[in-house]
Amino acid sequence: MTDGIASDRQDKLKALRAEGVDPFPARVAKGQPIAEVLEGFDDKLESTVTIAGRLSQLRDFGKLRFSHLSDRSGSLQIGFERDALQDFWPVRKKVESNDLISVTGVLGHTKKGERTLWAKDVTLAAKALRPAPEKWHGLQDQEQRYRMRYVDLFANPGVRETFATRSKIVRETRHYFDSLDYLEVETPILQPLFGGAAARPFTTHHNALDMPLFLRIAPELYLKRLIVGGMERVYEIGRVFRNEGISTRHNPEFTMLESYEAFADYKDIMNRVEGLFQHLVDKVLDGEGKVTFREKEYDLKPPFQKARYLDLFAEQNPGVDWFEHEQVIARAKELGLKVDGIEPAKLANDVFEATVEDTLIGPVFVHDYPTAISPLAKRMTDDPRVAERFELFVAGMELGNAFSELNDPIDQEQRFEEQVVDKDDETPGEVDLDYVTALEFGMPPAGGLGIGIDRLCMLLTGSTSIRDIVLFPLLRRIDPNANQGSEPTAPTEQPPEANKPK
RNA sequence: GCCUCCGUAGCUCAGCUGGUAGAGCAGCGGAUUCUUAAUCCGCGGGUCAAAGGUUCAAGUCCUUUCGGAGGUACCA
Repeated sequence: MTDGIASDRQDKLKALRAEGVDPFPARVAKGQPIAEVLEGFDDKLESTVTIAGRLSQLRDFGKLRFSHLSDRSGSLQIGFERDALQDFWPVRKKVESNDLISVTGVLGHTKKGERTLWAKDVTLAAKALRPAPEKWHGLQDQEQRYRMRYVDLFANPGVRETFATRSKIVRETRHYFDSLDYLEVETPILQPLFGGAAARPFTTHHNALDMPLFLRIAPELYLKRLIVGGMERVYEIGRVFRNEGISTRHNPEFTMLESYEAFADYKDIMNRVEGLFQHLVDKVLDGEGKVTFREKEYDLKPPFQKARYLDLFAEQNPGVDWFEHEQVIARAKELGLKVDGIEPAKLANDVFEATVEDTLIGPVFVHDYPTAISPLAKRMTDDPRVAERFELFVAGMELGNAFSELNDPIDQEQRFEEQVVDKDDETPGEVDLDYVTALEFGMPPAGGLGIGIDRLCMLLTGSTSIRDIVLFPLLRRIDPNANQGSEPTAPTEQPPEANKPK
């Protein structure tokens, strides 16, 4: 297992070289996509075409052998006949399953009627030194699938399709916002202060400026600076980084969509979200809004249900007032939640999450959140304890978060300062005063939205784990020095202190 | 972080209350001009994740470590 390179394949490689065959030529005839060849196949019989791709298992009959060749678009059977392949025939056994080849041949059928490219000329495009996984079961081992996604992609049917769907979701999301005259922008990933969400950041350091930097946990505060600047409608789809736990719904780096629209409020943004879902249902799900996720069916076709946060809280916690700390504490204890050292608002929200979130089958907009847990959202005029904010839930999973953006710089600075006062690992050590300055120049009333693209893709592809829609999910590094010594060995290098929040 | 489960051939897996390592596929040699999970005959392939322990004897039991999965916690 140390190696994995099959010696018989290396022998074949050497033998090919000895016979003057380049096992890794710079280029071969690539021909046309297989799907194109298959289209109107019967009208093209006897014509000569070239295709290129990966060879699957060979079925050998002495003077005749069959195999399928696959490319990104499809697969087609290749027929290798001794009498048609003078040059290739003698080296045929050194070209085997998993190798990449280019084949020129004549289209036809077998006696059994299978569409077949009868090979006239075969060129090795790249020798595979490792064998393919088991032909019937493919690669089953989850760890190997994630560590060696390159194998998973070609060996397991459906994986490429899932990622093609992901690509389409992102593309159609862009189309949707583009069609509304939004500008796609790019804001800093390396940030001197982090904000726009509550999460522990990854930290790094810039050498030339001798300055600590954070990988962004959200692009929010930069995007809203653009609204101040008059860009009025902007969105960004990009990676954000949160130094938190890993689960079926969490990867340390994930893709977030954020959009901001001047002169819109959270109700307008609700309409945008429904518009986006309608667009995705039409373009990605072919108009069929029903998806199956974790064995349950959901209808993603808008309109979606709506429910007030405090109403939901009251339903599940009768007699408990969200704003009455003593009542919340009693309820939290009843639920077995951690109570000590937890902020009142945070605790009340913990109770909400413990009692309500699982009931949110959805899709449902939960709206009008307490201001205390919404530091960037505008207060409601009739009740300042509540903010104009909603979250979209599907399958108990938070998919999106939106609000009427707080544009009062004085209120904003106060709320930032409250965060800094109860400073923990998840809040910056200082207020982003430049953001407050930006607001002081005047930000139009605006509606903003954040959507977790990965979770959206999970839902639309029916993937139970975020790792199934992230091409290369983060896994622990395999330490080549581990397990070597007779006693447990400490890692030779300690992780940099900078990554440990103090 | 905690709990549960998993790690045996390149891959997919079996291996009972402890008795000395198995199958299929892949590979190698042979037969085969119609297969498509081809078939038939023969062959090779293992640090049972690692280290330590109990035992006459460990893939199997115990401890620790490494890696993974699921759950849980953290993630306003």
